[in-house]
Amino acid sequence: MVRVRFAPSPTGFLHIGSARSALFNWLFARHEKGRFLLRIEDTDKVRSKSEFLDEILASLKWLGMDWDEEPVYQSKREELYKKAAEKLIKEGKAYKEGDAIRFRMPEKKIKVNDITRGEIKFDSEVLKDEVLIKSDGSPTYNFACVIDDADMKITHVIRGDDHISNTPKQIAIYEALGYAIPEFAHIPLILGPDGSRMSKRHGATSIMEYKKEGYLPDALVNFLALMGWSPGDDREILSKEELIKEFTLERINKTSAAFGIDKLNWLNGQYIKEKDPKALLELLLPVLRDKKIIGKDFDREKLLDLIELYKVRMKTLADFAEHVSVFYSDKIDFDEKGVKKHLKKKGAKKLLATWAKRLSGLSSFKKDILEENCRKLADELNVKPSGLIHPTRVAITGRTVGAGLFETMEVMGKDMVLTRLDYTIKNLAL
RNA sequence: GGCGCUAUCGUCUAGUCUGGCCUAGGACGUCAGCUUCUCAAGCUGAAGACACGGGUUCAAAUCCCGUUAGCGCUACCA
Repeated sequence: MVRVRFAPSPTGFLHIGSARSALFNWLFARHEKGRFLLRIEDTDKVRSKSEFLDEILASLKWLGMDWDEEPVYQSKREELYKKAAEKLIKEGKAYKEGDAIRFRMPEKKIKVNDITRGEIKFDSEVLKDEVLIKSDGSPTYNFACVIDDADMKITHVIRGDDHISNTPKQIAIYEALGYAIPEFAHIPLILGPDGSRMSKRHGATSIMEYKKEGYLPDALVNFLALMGWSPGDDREILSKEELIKEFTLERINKTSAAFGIDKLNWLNGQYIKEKDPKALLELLLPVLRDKKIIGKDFDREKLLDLIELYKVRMKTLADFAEHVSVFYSDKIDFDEKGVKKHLKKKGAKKLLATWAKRLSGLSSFKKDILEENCRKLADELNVKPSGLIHPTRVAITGRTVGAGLFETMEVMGKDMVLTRLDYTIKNLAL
């Protein structure tokens, strides 16, 4: 049975790159109906922090990557590594150096058979005697990795490209220990938008950061899967189920991919557009509360209407808050250019006053009725409908752009619309 | 420096293993048009790439060699 692992070290948050490594392991395990395991590489006692571990685990859960079996903690298995190292000393394959133990690197060429790259040869002349156990008794990465992968019966090691040079060292250790060597698949790194090494300079790199900014986990997973892998046909939007069905290691790219936010934004918009409004509402509530747009009590139906209006207009959940704040707060940010163009115009005041009067007499504030009345009034006043629509939009939302005016008015409600028109007539229109 | 990996539109990629179906396909982005009360969405269209130089071959994006560029590793970090 296929057994793979994701082995983060809790010395930082889960970022885009390591999340993609985890994803490829997870996808492969689920595709092969194998096991996806977690190993916490916390041998660096100084840099490892439990907050980081919590965040990494929360990130994996959020992305929907579930793991099988209890996570393995390297910090709890020092005895295992020590025993293995001592066995190697006894066999003359390692030696003491102070309190540390060093591996005696055999002098021979080492071949790595990589699934994504084929055969890679290394001259062991360049391979040094690696430290196995550090002076403080903890194992080094390359040693613990081998011991644990063997102990956890890992069949495929799927990890970042940056580990290619570690692989011959690890293979030498496998051989010295007499362990079966797993398959290796090295995946290309994800680069920053400019093609250079991914770094904090490039903005949000931790997964939780993307959650905060309003990206949907499925969109992020879809996007990540497409970095360095493709289904082989023209599909761009793939559900988790489809990804699992199509995922094979053979289709992983050799070339590193630059992280481009544009496509993520597009994908996220696609996922939002397809999302059930009620489900979207649940996702939006925390965002709106966080931004103090709604409190404990809120009108569920109104929110659902707003979602209907703005779901095609948002790329992230955070965008929604921007769009709808004007429906909840009387503090309107008037767009200067819009005011100048549509309100600071001779006749605007009279036009809006007539319109407001007509509206106040309406018994129904449904969008069809509103539109009918608007067009009729425009006709009577001998102006184009747009001549009435644009000033009204600026008057009630402060902006020149947004959802359809009549839908907007209906959701906003008669009182608020009239109050705002009144304010505009008195203070802004000429 | 040494060792290793990689090289297709601005970006993500298909095609490379198994040479001909590739005057290189799709997506994002950009631009234009349609639609329209604006924006968005949607639809239609356009521009846009085989890093360079040598081979091999009837035929090369595809195979080989070199150059260049980028990246990784070169720790008692992981």
